[in-house]
Amino acid sequence: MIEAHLRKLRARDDVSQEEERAILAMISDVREFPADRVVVRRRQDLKESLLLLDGWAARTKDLRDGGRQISELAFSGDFTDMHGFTMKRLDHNITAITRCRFAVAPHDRVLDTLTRHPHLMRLYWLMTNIDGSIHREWTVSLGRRSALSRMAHLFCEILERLKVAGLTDGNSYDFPLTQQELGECIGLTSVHVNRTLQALRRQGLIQVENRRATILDLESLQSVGEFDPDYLILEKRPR
Amino acid sequence: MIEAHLRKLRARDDVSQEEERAILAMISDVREFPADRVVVRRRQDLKESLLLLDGWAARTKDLRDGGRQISELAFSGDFTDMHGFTMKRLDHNITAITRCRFAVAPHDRVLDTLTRHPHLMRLYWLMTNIDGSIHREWTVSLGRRSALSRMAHLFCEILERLKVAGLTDGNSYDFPLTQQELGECIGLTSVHVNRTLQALRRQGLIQVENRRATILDLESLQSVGEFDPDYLILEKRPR
DNA sequence: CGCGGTGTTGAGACCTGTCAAGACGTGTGG
DNA sequence: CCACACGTCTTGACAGGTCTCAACACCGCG
Repeated sequence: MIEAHLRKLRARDDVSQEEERAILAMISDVREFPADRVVVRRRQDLKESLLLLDGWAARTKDLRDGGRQISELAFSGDFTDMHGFTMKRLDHNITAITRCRFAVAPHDRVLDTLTRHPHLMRLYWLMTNIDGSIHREWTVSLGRRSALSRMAHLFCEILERLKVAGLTDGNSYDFPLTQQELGECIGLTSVHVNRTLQALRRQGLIQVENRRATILDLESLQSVGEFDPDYLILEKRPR
Repeated sequence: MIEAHLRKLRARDDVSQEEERAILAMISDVREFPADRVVVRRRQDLKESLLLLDGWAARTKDLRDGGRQISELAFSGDFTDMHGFTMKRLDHNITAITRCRFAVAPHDRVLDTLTRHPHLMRLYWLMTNIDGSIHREWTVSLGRRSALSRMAHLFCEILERLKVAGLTDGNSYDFPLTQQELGECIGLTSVHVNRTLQALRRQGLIQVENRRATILDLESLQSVGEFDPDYLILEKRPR
């Protein structure tokens, strides 16, 4: 049930059998949400954190003019709002992109478990820091890169992150985002997403059809996106 | 010496006298850097974290084309690379904007102190989560807001953050960024920064001269920037 | 079969970038 | 004390990337 989650943790540090049991024991429940549903609403008081078991979710913020910005994507195995454990309220919504299943971890159990296992506390702290790292990379994309480069970068990031969770098939993966949602990630309108996608396709870098993405020329795609997986902290070390 | 730092912590939760002593005891040393110097270099192995005592610093990333993006500003009282405690290497540089003084906290001491004080560990975890929250807000700015709105938002954020640290004089504060650096924060060229700054000035919202910023009409500035301080988590609660 | 969401295409507008030149100001060396 | 150099700020003209608006195609689903 939480294999993908454990793979992500173990890509960064060892997790003992006892710690694994402790993690599992934090979970009280499993909850399901349909696509496009707000899972956790901004400002709402939190008493639990959610571990995404299945599907894609996103951190979203709505704007005055009706627009929306996605600040990070979440996949199976991601603790989507572990930061809510310390913040007690989120600054953004968590929205289900596809149908999603979440494991529920009540904060009293999290507190108890992490206090008794300081190493796990540091590991989860690390995982939220990696979210920060991803945010910084998106900042660079949005601030300084062209539409083509931003899009290439995002497809590289998704590939790398899904690989760690064991959710890729070679250089190909399920890709449920609409062009509208893709635009909400990289700060473009859906019209321009469509044209930029065609440009990547025309250059033989990537193909997206039937809700599936296939990277045809990874090296060139990484070069266009100026992608360096460094920021994903894929290195096993004592934390 | 670390008053500004304690003010920031205490804006979010109580910090006991004993915890305060423990924080102070983490510091081994004070180090100084001239303006424009890289303080911590990306990928460098870290054995300590730095608490900014004095000056402005920034998280920066360099790009292939020679450009640079700033992903967050740091002021007196900010632990600029507490996330390095779990990451062991940073994904970005920390650059001194002005001359800076840092308190040094070796990681072995941090580990020892935070293990003995789980509440402090959660508090510092919270502080890095707030950095993440700020990143997300910048993502929204860069992805969806106009140049004018982004700039207005940034000036509001700086005011709010400096207020918490006790570094403002009414709605006015020292502002050492060049227009070039300001552009590196909000994804604009220095030429366009200059014109946008003039637009804010012309509308009577803000004045920037002699390395000092004065907000003339805070309410309008917040409205133009669509600013809501919510994301700074300025709420005292048990964490 | 019709409908709503999604994807595609074209034309024109607009915001921001690029390039270039000059003004201003401050620190340094003669 | 002056001359100069360098970084920063300012302004103008023009280019170009992305947005807006609009229309239509496609498709899965009720």
